[in-house]
Amino acid sequence: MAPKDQQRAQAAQRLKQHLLETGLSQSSLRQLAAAAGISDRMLLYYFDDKSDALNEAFGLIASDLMETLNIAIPADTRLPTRALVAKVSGLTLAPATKPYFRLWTEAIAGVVRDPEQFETIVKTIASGFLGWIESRLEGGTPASRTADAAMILAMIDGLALLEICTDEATAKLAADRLARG
Amino acid sequence: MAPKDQQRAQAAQRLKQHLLETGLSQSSLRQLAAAAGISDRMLLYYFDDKSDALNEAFGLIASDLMETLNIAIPADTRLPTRALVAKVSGLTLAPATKPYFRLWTEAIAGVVRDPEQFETIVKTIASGFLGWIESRLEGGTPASRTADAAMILAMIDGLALLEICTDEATAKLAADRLARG
DNA sequence: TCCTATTTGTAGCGTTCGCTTCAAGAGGGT
DNA sequence: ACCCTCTTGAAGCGAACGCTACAAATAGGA
Repeated sequence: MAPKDQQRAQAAQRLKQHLLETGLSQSSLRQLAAAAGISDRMLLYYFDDKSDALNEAFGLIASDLMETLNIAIPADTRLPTRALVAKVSGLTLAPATKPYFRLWTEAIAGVVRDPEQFETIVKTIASGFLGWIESRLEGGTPASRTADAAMILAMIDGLALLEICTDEATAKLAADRLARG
Repeated sequence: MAPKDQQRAQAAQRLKQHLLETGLSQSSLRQLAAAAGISDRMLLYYFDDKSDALNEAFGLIASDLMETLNIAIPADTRLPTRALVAKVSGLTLAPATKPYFRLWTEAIAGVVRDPEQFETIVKTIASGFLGWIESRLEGGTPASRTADAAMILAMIDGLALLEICTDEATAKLAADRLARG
């Protein structure tokens, strides 16, 4: 059993890389298998079905991103709303994290297109984000922190979308403007 | 020629309705044709190809939305940034306009998945939005209004995404928080 | 009336999709 | 040696994809 699980884990890692590089555009079974360096037959041997494989990969992606966020803003940090906005809006457009947010927006649109595939994973990751943001906020009441966290997540997502539908410069403009408060 | 153009226009109207109701999930040639009440063969008679049909429908959708925005905030209105944020963030979640913004987010994600199909139309609509927002802003320098417009578009898009990846209540929370400044 | 061009239906092309079937290795326990 | 489970490849299933070939209708001008 161990070798199978190990191969599964390795395949998932490669799928993660593939998704970050190409988004959801090259994610047919055969394309995913090729990206993982195995045959489609083996992909379905390691995973129940395509959905299982994608879920596993998205799980890895979410933990990766969380880890990055935790390094940028450690668990014991508490920032006022405006300062947190400034920090995370910078992360949204940073080269290292941009692929994550780009894929994130694709996944959210996936909820509309194919809820069965994306709804669970997206809502899970979103509530993780919200909790994380809330935990880094200082001051205010618990309710106001919840509202602030929702607002900040909207800002992050909005910046990621803006960068796709306009260009990097415009997104940068918006990010700076948000950071200024 | 007139009858053909007329049929084409009617088909485009029905495609618009269909896209607003179902998003991009039911947009194969055959599904689009069924939604327009014609055969796929006729759809390709009225339009060059699937892409042509979608472009036409998205054009109608964009004008519709612009018209709605113009009614909500007429051309001679000038608002300070914060007031404009409050107005448009309300529109994003209003039942009448929500389908438009939902489809808008799907189209933006479409740029990543299939640039050939979506990039042109999305960038065109986005720059229309930016110009519209900028034209309703009062005060500041032209450059500051450009930055404010980019920020506001990011907020709108972010709210639309937030409503998909969490729930209506959370999005409402974020919208109110944004409106409060 | 005939001829030609436009409009429409039927059928199907070649491809890709997710997934399955079948059977042949490979390896270990008895 | 035997068998039994795990692993892997080759082939292909039925469905859906965008799109096209062909031919029957229909209509308008000469």
